[in-house]
Amino acid sequence: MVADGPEIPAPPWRKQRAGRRRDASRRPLSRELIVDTAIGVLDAEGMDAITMRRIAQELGTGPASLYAHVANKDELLEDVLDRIAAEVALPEPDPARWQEQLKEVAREIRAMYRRHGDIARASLGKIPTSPNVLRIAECELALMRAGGVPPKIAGLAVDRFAQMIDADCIEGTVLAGKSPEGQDPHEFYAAFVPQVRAYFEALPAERFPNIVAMAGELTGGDDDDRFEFGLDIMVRGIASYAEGRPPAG
Amino acid sequence: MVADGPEIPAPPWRKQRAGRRRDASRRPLSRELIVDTAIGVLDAEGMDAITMRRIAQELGTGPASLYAHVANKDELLEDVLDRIAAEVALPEPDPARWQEQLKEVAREIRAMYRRHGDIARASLGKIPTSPNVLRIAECELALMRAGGVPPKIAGLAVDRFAQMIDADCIEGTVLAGKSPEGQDPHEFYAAFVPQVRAYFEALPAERFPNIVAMAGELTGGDDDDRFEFGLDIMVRGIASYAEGRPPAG
DNA sequence: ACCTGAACACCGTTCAAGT
DNA sequence: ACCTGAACACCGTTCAAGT
Repeated sequence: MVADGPEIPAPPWRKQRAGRRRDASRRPLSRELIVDTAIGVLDAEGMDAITMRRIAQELGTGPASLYAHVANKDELLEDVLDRIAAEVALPEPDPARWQEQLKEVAREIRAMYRRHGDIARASLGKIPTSPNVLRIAECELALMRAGGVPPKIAGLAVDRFAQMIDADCIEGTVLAGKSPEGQDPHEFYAAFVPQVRAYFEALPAERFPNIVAMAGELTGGDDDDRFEFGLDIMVRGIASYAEGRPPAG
Repeated sequence: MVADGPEIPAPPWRKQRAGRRRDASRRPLSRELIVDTAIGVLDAEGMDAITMRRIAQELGTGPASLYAHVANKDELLEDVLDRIAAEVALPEPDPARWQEQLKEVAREIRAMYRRHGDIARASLGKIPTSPNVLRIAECELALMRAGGVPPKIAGLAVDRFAQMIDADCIEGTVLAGKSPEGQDPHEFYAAFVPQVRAYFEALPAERFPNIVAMAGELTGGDDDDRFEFGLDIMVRGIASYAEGRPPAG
């Protein structure tokens, strides 16, 4: 803390350097602080609001200053991902419940992504190398090994599993991102689905017999239902390779 | 065709309007032509090169001119997706082979995306409503219904299926996008994987026993292997719900 | 060593004005 | 009706210069 008396205005002829001189009482710039700020912006306004310029502004400086601490935006996003990955609670493996436990982990990750804007977009396709993300992969591998899933299958499955969760969370934000300014995305979505259903039902039945007949099923579930279904068929598929147990049914 | 003699230069004092007057001999602007041009740019340089400005430039005009024919960039991308979706060859359903046929369709879609840059990014999360995309969904539904998959399951599966293919294709381009200027992305990737493997192997074994032990499996398959595996467990999961047949094994 | 202003080379979209 | 120039409000990143 610095003792600060009432501020004396700078002489007006000493032109003001755009007024964005960093307040000396603030924490000095650091990678930590930049990541903190990015997460703050992310939580409040979503991933599109994470720009180098915006974060710099939040810190009372210009975008160029950030580059002394992070190589580029990609690296910053990686740090953000690692930091929030630490929030994911992981179970102690119980071989009898490995399939349910695997689903629990997936739900935890999804909930974490949902708390933090749409940052999943920055995860898809990245090879995990940061500690907190690896910690999650380690747990998934342990669960599958406990369940008798062969190493080769488990190795592939952990990749596909992460991809599925990323994709689901991205998908969840695409439509939300289209909802008009200020309107609740959930409401917007709820109002949109019946229109899609009506559209499917009105399609020419000769060309699209199944879509017309199954318009209800195609537009039925909400996003949680779809996620659970995807999780379910994936875990069933993985379980069908587990040694010494019948395929889940 | 217009008869065109040798061009007479405009008087230099009649200042040149930036020299980008549209050549009158070209096809007039239209939604068709804009989509054509976008696909050309996409195929040659990838999705990041699809910008309103770039397409306009390709057509010898300014970006504002495009807005007379497409509402915005999103709508343009939707048109691009519909156009290329027409390239996907679809099988006649054979109930005995429905699982393999479903996989074939997935492979066709993936091959189509790979021919066209990384446009899959524009598909993830979008509800399909355009005819050529619906045509694919219709076929998938027909295959699953032929295989005895209950309507509710098939309705959810068609959504998850598309999501998985989109995600796989996006993933495939993320790493490629990181390969340094000019270098072959495939080579770059091939050189990168052993480094990741070495990194996994060098991790502290107390904290990451499974990652260390399975470093080989985790970095083993190429992108085709991973895609086929994801397809396999997904179809197995779907098949486990088919009526009147045992889960695939 | 750390930070900064200014610039570079871009974006999507709007809008008044032209033909 | 169709097209355009110019502008608006942005991007990520670099670099010479300051402290």
